[in-house]
Amino acid sequence: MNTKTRQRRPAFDREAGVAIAQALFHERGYDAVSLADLTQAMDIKPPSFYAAYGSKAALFERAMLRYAQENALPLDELLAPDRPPAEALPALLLAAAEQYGQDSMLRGCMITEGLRADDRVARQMAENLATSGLQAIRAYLDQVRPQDAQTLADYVVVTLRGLSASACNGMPYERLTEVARTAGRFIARELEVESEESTAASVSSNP
Amino acid sequence: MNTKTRQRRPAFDREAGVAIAQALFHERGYDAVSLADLTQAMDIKPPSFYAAYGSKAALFERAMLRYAQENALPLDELLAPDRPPAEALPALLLAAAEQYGQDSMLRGCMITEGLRADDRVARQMAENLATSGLQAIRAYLDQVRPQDAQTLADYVVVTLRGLSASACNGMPYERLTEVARTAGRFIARELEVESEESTAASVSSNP
DNA sequence: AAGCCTATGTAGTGAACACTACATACAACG
DNA sequence: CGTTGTATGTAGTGTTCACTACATAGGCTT
Repeated sequence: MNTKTRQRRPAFDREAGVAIAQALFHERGYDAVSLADLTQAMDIKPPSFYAAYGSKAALFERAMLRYAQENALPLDELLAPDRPPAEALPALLLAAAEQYGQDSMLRGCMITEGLRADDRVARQMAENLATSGLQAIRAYLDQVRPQDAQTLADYVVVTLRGLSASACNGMPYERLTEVARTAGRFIARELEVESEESTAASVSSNP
Repeated sequence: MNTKTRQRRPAFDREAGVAIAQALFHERGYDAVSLADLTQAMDIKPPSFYAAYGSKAALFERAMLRYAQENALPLDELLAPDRPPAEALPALLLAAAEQYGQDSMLRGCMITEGLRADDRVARQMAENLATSGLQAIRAYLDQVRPQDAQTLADYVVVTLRGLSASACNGMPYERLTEVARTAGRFIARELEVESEESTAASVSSNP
C-alpha cells in the first residue's frame, strides 16, 4: 500500500552545522534567525537539529564559543603584560575595527551584539562570554595602569561597543579604522600626558 | 437569553497611549514589545489600538517622534554654530551620557537602539530619525572644522553609540559620564593641538 | 429625543515560532 | 545475515505573533 520510499541521508556533519549557525547568528543576530532558517541552511529536519544540539540557544552558545576561538581578538597577545598601554590599547582598538568591518556580511562583534538579544537565555550566554574578555582588559590595566584602570577600561569598552554597533549599521571599513586610530591616538596622548605629570621623580624608561 | 451587559468605557487618551508605548519601546526595544504588552499597558483591546494607531510600527514611529521632541538631546543648542567645538563636542557627549544613564528603566537612546530592531520597517523609521541627528553633527562640524569634519563626526557618533549600548547593558551613571568626560577631554586636547599647529598666522579669537 | 457614526468588546484569523511523538531507514556489530 | 541502536523524515504539538470581521454601546449632532 505504502509505496513511497522514505529517503534518508547519512548523518550530517555537526561541526559544519555549528559553522553555518555561527555565520547566520553573526549576520542577523540570535532573535532574527529562526529554527526554519537554521534547519534549511544545514539541510536537515528539526528532529536532527534537536538530536544534535539540544536547543536553539545551546547552538547559539556553541556558535559563540566557536567565534571566540576562531575569530575573536587575541587579547592575550594584544594585551601582553609587558606591552606598554600606549601601544597595546590603540592596537586593540584598531584590531577590533579591522575585524568588525572586514566582512561585509559578518559585521561587528558576534558576542557584543549577542548582548542585545531579546531572548534571556541567549543574552546571558553572551554576557558570560563578554565578561571574560572584559576581565582580560581589566586585568591588564590593573597591572599597567592601576591608578586609572577603571576609567581606561570603560573608555575602551565603550569605544569597542560603538565600533561594533557602527559596523553593524554599515559604517565602512576605512571610517571604522580611522575612528579606532583616532581613539588610539587620544589614549596614547593621555598616557603620555599623565606620565609627564607624575613620573618626574620615578624610574624613567625613556632614553 | 443573552443577559451579559457588554461594558464599554469612553474613548481612551491616544496621546497618553503614545507615552505608554514610548516607555515600553524604550525599555525593551521594538521587537521585544508585543501587541499584547501594548494593549494591556494601555488597557484597551486590539481593535481600539488599530483604530488609533494603524499598526505597531506606526505607533513606534510616533513614540520615537515623541521621544525626539521631549527627551532627545537639544542638538541645536549644544551645537550652536558660534560655539567652539572644543566646548560643544564634550558638552554633547556629557549630555548624552547623563541622559542615557539617568533613568534606570529607560536606558540608552531610544532611536539609536531602534537602529538594531529586527523588523525592517521599524528599523528604517529609526534610521530616518537618526540620520537627521547625524546630519546636525555633520553640518556643525562642516562649519567649524571643515578639514576633519568626517573623522570628528565619526568619532562622536561611535562614542555616542557605545555610550548608548553600554547604558542599555547596565553601566552605571557615574561611569558613563566619566567615559563621556574622558572622551570630551580627548577631543578638546586634539582640537587644541591642531590649533597650535595651524593657526599661527590665522585670525585669533583669543584675548 | 432620535439617529448616526465612531470606537469599542468579543472572538477570532492565518502565519510563524520553538519544539516533539513516532515510526522507520540505515550503519555498526556480532 | 540478523539484530540493535541511533538519527532520520513525516507530521504534527501548543503558543504567540500581528492583525481583523462583526456587532454594538454610547457620545454627538440635530
